[in-house]
Amino acid sequence: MKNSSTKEDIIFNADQLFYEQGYEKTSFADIASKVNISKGNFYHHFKTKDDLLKAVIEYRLNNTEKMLMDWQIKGKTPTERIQSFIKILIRNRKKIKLYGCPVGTLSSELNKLEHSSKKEANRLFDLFRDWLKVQFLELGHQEDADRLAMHILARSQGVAVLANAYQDETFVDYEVDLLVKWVDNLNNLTKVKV
Amino acid sequence: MKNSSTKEDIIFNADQLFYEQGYEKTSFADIASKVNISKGNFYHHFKTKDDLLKAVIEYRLNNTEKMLMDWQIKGKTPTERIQSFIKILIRNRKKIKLYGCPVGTLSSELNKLEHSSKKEANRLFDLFRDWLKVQFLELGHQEDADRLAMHILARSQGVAVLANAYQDETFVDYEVDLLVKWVDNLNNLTKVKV
DNA sequence: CTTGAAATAGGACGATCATCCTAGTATGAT
DNA sequence: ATCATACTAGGATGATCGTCCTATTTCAAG
Repeated sequence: MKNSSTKEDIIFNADQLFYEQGYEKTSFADIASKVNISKGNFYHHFKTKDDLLKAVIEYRLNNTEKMLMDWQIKGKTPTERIQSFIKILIRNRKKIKLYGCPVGTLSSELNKLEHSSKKEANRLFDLFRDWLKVQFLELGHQEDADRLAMHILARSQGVAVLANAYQDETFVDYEVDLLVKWVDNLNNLTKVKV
Repeated sequence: MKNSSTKEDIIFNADQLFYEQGYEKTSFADIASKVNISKGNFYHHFKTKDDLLKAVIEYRLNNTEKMLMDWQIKGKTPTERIQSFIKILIRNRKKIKLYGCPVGTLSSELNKLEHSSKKEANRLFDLFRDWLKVQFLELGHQEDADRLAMHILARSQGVAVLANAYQDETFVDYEVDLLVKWVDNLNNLTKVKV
């Protein structure tokens, strides 16, 4: 076990291709040519294509966890942290325009395929959902925390779908503004109540 | 040209299968077995699979236009009509839970495939967008009409994506309530302003 | 230096798929 | 009744794909 970077290379490139082309459309030949390895080399690292998908999902889960922890540290208030989430839409604007949301599109595809890794892929949604829920709990929304988390998730997914469909980036900016205002308003209402 | 129902049967069943399984995953064998015709019979009615897709999209466009005209007639006020739109989420709850939104998921898939019929599929979005825009114009939102239409579209798409991911129907009800209130609020604000 | 396991390469295999081809059947117009 | 055309059937074809198999190379441990 000397050069483990081949396996990592495969995962890294498969991650990109799955996002850009979708899981099913991406063939082993596609990945092999991008990683510059032989097709046969694949099956030394991954038994099946499903195995590779699982590894890619795990890779995404790890990256997402790191990102959420980063936001948790850098954001001073729950409101600031929630806005970190909302603003991925801005930061990833161009990729979202081209390929949609990586979480949402993978979930949709695996659902139509009735793929066995559907549940694993949904854990990506769970990470965001649970993290957002924590923020809303801290803001004092005991009962509504999960619903508010789902609301923000849904709004973000909708923006991604339409930005992708219409290849429109400015639309993203406008909707992000609305979402930020929604969060601010929610926060102000809470302060008044308390 | 006696029995044109075969062609219609193909379109009808392909429409369903494309929705349930996605375009690419649906094979001619799938459709043939569902329509109960031979594989060879296909190519008498449709030259290629892409041709069939175009026919299915046109079929959906026609159905959508009829539905919108129906809403236009039955809804007495623009607000009522907008609510007709929002409530498809409720009416198609179970299918959305299982397969997502037929418009959004097709758009996403064709985008990843870089399929030539991508634009035609997006005309489905346009139908809703333009129709909603008209309603908002009638409500007096001259400048914001298109943005408001896009906002509602995005919210609906987001609900569909998450309802599908989490196989959750009650979530749909909750978000539809929010959307209906949003429209009511928008209407009240307008009345106050005028 | 030897050796055994890991890594890599590339061809073979079987399944699936969209598409094409050929042949038979039904039917409507003349 | 004839004939051209529409319709239907089902096998052939070539490409692609995931997977498997075998052979070769690399390399670290003894």
